[in-house]
Amino acid sequence: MVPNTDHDGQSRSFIEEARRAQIVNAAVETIAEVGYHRASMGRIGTRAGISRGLISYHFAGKSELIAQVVTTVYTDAAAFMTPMIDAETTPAGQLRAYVSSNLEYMRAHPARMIALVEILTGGGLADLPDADPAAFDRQMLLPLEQLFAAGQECGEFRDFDVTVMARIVRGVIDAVPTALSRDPDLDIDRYLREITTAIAHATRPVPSTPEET
Amino acid sequence: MVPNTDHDGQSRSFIEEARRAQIVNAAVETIAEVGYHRASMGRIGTRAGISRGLISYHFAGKSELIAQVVTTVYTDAAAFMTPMIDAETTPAGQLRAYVSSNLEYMRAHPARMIALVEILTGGGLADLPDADPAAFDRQMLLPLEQLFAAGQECGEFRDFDVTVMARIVRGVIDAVPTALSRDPDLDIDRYLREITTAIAHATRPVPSTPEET
Amino acid sequence: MVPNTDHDGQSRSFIEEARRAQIVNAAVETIAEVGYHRASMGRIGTRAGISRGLISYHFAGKSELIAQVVTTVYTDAAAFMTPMIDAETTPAGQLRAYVSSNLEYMRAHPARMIALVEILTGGGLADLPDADPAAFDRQMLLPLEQLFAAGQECGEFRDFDVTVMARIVRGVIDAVPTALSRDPDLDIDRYLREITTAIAHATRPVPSTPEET
Amino acid sequence: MVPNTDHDGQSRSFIEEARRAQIVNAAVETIAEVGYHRASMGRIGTRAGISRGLISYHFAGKSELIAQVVTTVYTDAAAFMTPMIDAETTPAGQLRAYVSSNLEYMRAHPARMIALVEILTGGGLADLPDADPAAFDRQMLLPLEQLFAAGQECGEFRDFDVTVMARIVRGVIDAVPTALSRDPDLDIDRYLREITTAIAHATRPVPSTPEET
DNA sequence: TATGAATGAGTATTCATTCAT
DNA sequence: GATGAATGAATACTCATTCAT
Repeated sequence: MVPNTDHDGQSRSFIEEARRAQIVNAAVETIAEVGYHRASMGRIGTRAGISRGLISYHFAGKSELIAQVVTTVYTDAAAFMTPMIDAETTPAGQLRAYVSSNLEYMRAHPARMIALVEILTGGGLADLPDADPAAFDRQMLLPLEQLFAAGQECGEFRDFDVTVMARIVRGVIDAVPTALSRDPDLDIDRYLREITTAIAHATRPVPSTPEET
Repeated sequence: MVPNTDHDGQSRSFIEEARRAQIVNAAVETIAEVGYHRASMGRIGTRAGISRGLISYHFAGKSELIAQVVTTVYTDAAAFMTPMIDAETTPAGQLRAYVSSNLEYMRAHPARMIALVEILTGGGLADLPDADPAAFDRQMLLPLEQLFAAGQECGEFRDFDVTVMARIVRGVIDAVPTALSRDPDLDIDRYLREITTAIAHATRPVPSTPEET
Repeated sequence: MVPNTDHDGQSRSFIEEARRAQIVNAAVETIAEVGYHRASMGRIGTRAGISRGLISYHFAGKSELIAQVVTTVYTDAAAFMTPMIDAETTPAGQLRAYVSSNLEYMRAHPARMIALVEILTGGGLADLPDADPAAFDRQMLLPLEQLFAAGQECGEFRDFDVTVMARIVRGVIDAVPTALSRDPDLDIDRYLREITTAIAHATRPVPSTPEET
Repeated sequence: MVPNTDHDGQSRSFIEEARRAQIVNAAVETIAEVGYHRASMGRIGTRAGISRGLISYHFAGKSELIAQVVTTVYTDAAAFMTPMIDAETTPAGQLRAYVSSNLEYMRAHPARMIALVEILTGGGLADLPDADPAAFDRQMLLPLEQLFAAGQECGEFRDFDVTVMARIVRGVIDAVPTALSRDPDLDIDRYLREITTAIAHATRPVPSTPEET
C-alpha cells in the first residue's frame, strides 16, 4: 500500500500531505464553529495560522478543499465503523453496531460530524461542481439497505421497505449533530441507548399479537 | 384574535400586511429553489416583482425577513396540524396524526418545508442575531414530549426518554425534505405509511416476550 | 428613433444612461492612460469618482463594460467618418476621406482610439467571452474591400488583392495611436498628408512606364 | 564577438546561459499562445518544465525576463534580416529585402513575432521600468529612415518624410502577426508579394504625369 | 409607499516574489 | 543550482443596506 497518492496517482511529498491535512482540519473546525457558508478561506487560513494564498497553493479552489473535507471525514468514519460492524455476525447485531459506531465516531469527532452535516445539508454540495447529490444519497443508503435485506431474508427484521428504513435510520443519526450543538448538556450515552433500542423495535419482526393499524 | 399586529403591538395596514406576505412567499420560493445562502435580497425581490429597496422598507433587515419566514411557516404548519392531532383521542392516535399531518403539510407545501429546513440546517438560524436555537429546539420538541408523557402514563407507549424520542421523531420527519429533493421519484404515500409504522413500533409497549438486549 | 434602448429593447432611464456613459468614458481614459490590463475596475471607478460597486451595478461585469467601450468608440467613429466618406463621389476620393476622417477622429479623441487599439491588440478581445475576433476582423475590413472593388471596377485603382490592401491600410492607420503615444511631438497634419499620399500612390493605376519587378 | 556576457560585463556560465535561453523560449511560446498578460511566471515555468522559483533565480524579475525576450527576438530577427538587406546594392532593393526578410522571419518563427508584438502592443513595455519606449521607437525606425534617405539621395525614392514612411512600413509589417492569428487561411506568400508591391508604389518617384492632390 | 442609485464590506482567486532547504 | 513552500497584494464580483427622489 503506497501512502500519499492523490487521485491522479501523483504522490505528494510528506510536508505537502501534512499541510493539506492541517488545512482540512482547520476547515473542519471552522465549518463546525461558524457554519458552512461563513467558513471563508480567510477564516480557515487564520485558524490554521497560515495565509490565504497558501490554501490556494495546496488546493485548486474552495471546491477541492470542501470535497477533500467530505472525503476525509466520510472515509475516516467508514474506517472506524466498518470493523465494528463486521465483528457482528447477525444483521440485527450489525445494525446495532452501525448505529452505535456511528454515534461513537460522532462523540469522538464532533467537529467532523458537524462539519459534514453542515456541508451536506447547508448548501455545500451545491457548491461542488461535479458532485452528484443523488449518487451520494445512494452511496449513503446502500450499506443499510443491504443490511436490512439480509436481515429480512433470515427473519431477523420484519417486512419493510429497505430504502425507506435506511432513510429513517440516517435521519435519526443525522439529527444527532444538530441536537448536540443545540443542547450541549445532552447525555450522549443515554441518547445512544435510546436510539439503538428504538431502531431495534422499529425493525424487529412483529410479535404474534396482530392488532396494529 | 387580533389581526395584523406586530410584536410591538403596532398594527399594520392591510396593504402593508399584503406586501409582507408577498415578500415572505417570494423568500420561501427562492430559498427552496436556490438554497438559503444563495437566496439574496435581490433574487427574492426579483421573484416578488419588486425592488430590493422595498424589502428593506418592509423588513428591518434580512434577519427579520428570515425570522418572519420561520414564524410564518411554523405557525401555518401548526395551524394545519393541530386540528388533526386534536381530533384524535388517544396519545398513539395523536402521534400518528402528528406524523401524518406533518408529512401531509410537506406534500401540500413542499417549498415551505424545504425553505424551513434550509434555514434551520443551512446556517440560517445563526444569521438571526436574537434567535435562541436552544429555545427553538425546546419549542419544537415540547408537543411531542407532552404527547409521549401522556401515552406512557396511560400505558400506550413503552418506557423511553421522551426528549430523545421526540428528537428521533423530528429527525425522521426533518429528513423527508432532503430525501424528496434528492430522489424526485420518491413515493411519498408509501414513505408516510412506512414512517408511521416504524414510529408506532418504536414507541408501543414491549410485548410479553422479553428477549431483548 | 427611440433613444436609450439597450440590446434587449429595454429602455434605460436618463440617469442610468448618463452613468453608463460616464463609466465608459472613465474606462476609455483609464485604458488609454495605463493600458488595458492595468485598467482595473477599481482604477476606473476612482477616475469616475464613484465606488467600485457602482460599476458592477451598471454593468454585468468587466466583459460588458469593455464590450460597451468597443461598441461606443466604434459606433462613434463610424458616425463621424461615414458622412465624410459619403460626401465623396469617387472611390479614390472616398479612400482619401476614409483615411483622413479616421485620423481626424483620432486627433479629436486620442484617448478613444488608444483605448480601442489597446483592447483590440492588448488581449482585451480574448477577455470578451462571446466576441468573435474573426468576425470583427471582417467587419473592419469590409468597407475598405468594397471601396477598393468599386475603384478597380472604374479604373481608379490598380489591380491588387482588395483584402490585403484593406489590411495594409488598417495597419497603417492602427499604428498611429502607438506612434502618437511614443512621440508626443508628432505633427499629425503632416502625418495625415504623408499617409494619404502614400496610400494614393500604392493604390492608383500603374502608369504606362512598365519597368517593375 | 565576446560570448555570454550580460550588461554588467559579468560572464555567465554555459549552463546558466542554456537555462536562460530555455526560459526565454518558454516565455516566447507561452506569450504567443495565451497572450502577454496571461503569461504568468507559473505558466512559463510549467512549459519550460521547471519550477517557478528557478525563473526568479535566473532572472531578477519578470521585467528582466520580458526585456530579455524582446532583446533576444529583436537581435535574432536583425541577425536574420541584415545579411539579406546588405546583399542588395540599391536602396529600393534593400527596402524590398527589408520587408521580405522580415516577413520571412515571421513565417519561420511565428511564435517569436507574435510574442514580440504582444509585448510591444499589449502593455508589456509599460511593465519594463527602465524601458524607454521613445528610444525603442527610434531604434526600430532608424534603419528604415537611413535607407529612405539614401534612396531619396540617389533618386530611387520620391520626396517623402522618411520618419513617417518608416512608421508606415512598420505599421504594415506589424499588422501581419495579428492578421495571421485572425485569419489562419491567409496566404502569406501572396500577402508578401502584395505588401512589397504596395510599398514599392508608395515610395518610388512620381512619374512625369503630374495630376495629383 | 416605492424605486433605483450608491456604498463598502466581504469572497475566491491569481500572481510575482522570497526564502529555507 | 534547483525546488517548492509561503506570503501578501491585487482583481472581479456579490450582496445587504442606505438614501434621495
